[in-house]
Amino acid sequence: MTENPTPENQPQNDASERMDIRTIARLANVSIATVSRTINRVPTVNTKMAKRVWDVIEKLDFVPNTQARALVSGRSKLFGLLVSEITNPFFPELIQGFEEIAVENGYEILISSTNHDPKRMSHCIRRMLERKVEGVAIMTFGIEEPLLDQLAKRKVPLVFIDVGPDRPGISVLKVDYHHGIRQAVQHLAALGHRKIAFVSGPMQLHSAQSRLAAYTRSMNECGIVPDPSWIVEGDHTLEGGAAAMEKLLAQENLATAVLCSNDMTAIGVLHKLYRTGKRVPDDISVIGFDDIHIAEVTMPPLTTIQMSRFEIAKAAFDALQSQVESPNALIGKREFNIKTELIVRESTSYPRGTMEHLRKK
Amino acid sequence: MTENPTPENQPQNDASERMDIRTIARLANVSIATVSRTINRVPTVNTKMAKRVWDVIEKLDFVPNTQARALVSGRSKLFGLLVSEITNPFFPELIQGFEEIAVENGYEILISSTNHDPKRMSHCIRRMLERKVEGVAIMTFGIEEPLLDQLAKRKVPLVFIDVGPDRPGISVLKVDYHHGIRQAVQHLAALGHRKIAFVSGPMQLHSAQSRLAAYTRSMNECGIVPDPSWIVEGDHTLEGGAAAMEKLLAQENLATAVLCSNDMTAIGVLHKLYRTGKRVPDDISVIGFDDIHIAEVTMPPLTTIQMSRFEIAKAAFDALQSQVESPNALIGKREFNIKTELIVRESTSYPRGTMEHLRKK
DNA sequence: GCCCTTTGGGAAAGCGTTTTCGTACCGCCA
DNA sequence: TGGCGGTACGAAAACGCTTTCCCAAAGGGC
Repeated sequence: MTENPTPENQPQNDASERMDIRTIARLANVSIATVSRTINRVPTVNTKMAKRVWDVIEKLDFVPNTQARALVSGRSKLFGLLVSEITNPFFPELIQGFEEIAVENGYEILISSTNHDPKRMSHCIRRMLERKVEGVAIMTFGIEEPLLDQLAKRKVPLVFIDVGPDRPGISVLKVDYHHGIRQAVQHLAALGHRKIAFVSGPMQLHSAQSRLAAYTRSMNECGIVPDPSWIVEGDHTLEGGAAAMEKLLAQENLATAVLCSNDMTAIGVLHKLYRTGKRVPDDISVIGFDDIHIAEVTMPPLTTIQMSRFEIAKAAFDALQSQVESPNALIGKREFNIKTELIVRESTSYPRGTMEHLRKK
Repeated sequence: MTENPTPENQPQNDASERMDIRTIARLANVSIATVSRTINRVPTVNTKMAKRVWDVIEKLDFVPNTQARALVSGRSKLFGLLVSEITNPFFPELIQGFEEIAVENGYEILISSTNHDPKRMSHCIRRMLERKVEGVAIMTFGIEEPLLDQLAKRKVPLVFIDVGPDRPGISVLKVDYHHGIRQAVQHLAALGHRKIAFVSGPMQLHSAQSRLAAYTRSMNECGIVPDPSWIVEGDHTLEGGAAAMEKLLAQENLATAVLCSNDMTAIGVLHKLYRTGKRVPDDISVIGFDDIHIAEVTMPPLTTIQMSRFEIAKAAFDALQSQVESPNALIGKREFNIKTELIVRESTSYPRGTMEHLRKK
């Protein structure tokens, strides 16, 4: 009887040992079922009991194991969030909104940045599937068909921004590009511009095509036939914007304004213009798309088309949540429509040489 | 005998039903242990058997359940990553690096942005604990003591950037602020500046204090006694930078150069200067800190002090991984030292009115 | 006072894996 | 041929929790 390490006569738990609801149950002198019920706030447990349980939980600083919980309940309370490029400020702003809403609703999120690499995207999705996400929001402006099929097969609720197939279990957030872009073109036209260039995103992306289409349509609505040389492909990056502007500058029929597919592109354009000694908006007007935070402090502050990150995040989350939590697919079938709106700052003005331009001086 | 839904006589599995290694085992005519071993590439399994198992797995497109795996193995393969503000471009760049390394090593990461709110931070940590993260990288430039104790108690490996207690199980990435800041001050002094202002971060942050100390020390090394009015507190945001510059502009003893605690601040400063008609670097020189991507395309491009995000991400991950994977704490005790380095661009020049300034013209 | 209903709580069966332990089988040497 | 070591596989016990099922006790109506 020198040493007797049987668990029975060892009430002195020094915060060591492993901690689970069984331990709590023992210390509170209740069954593990009661502990579980208490933690999950099942109303049938007696207040007295509940207090006893909570006291022990707090004293031991017990944290339940989500994995075990997920395993048995079949609910991981995890959503995946896939973005194109986390270093593009548009996405962190979106992520922030999504995370906030998710946490409020008891979900955790797994974030991955695909960097436009389909293989990488495929890996991300695979990893998310392994973690048993209950749904994934794909905010990547482009996805390949086979991947999509693979996902659809698993019946994981999905939400896409802008593009995606119209199947049950899949929601698509439609973005009304045309509204904002028409406003931008009209704004430019009202200032007297006719030669309005467009720097697109990577053309394999559906969103890039939509934005280009909106530009073309808006130009036509203003009675302008765009010169093909005004349309140049960018890649949504700073560098791509600068390169695009360089091409534009080499054209004979030089545009007096340039509309960009996103703000990073616009900032690249602004920079190239600065480098070549052109003044914005005096020599040339520039409009961006997204309205990322730093667009307010470019020089000059950027006129841009806003697309609310928070609205997108909210819609995406709602779509996912309703698919997960309501068995009847009807509720999940809501149409989500994201609006876009022109924000006029100081990168747009009258084209050089027009009367308005002279009058302004 | 009209309907007989007993599971026994239903060998026709149509990809419906639930899928687990048991199903795989049945279909491949092996035990579940063998399936598990095959998936985990345990070398003792016969090639023949392995192929049989893999064939079934591929045919059914089976994905193992990480939660169950984690539950029994005790390894969640999850790290937490806590950042101050995901909308500050410094962090997405860091996150990207961290994610990449983590994924390469079979880990997943849970990202949270605290937005400088201690309560929020506490919640984030709690959630991470519930998910049973194996370690957390705290890149928040500031943490409260009680929280830290709570964490330390759980024996979750931790890595801090810049500041944190020196305890076993906790690594701290030391940043050599002084090197870069001294270079910056010397660069300015060599150009002829003496009145060098400093816009700090929020002073409750240890990192802000360190940077300020490095500034003061560097000034002294250059034989300059900083005027207290040159030192103003910012908050690491665009708006904070602009506000700080406004204060600076109101001083009698106007500085000819301003050194900022991060790039967002510097961009705010640049913008305020632009708004008040001052020219950079002709009227005043500006230096940032971080070298975020857009610092290359500000107008003018920002001279700044680089702190490698990738290096930080790598060091943080390594610290965590070695703590988790090597039982002997010695390996985890490595010192991590992050270097800083001045990058000279175009936001710095001779102070107005000096001979060099005139000569340049 | 008896029976039926309601309420609160316990026992135990999983959830999908890993892993330990045990066993069957094969080949080798004596 | 008998014994032995080693290898490849299977059975079953966890992992920490939820949830169903069931039972005991209390309450209420006649």
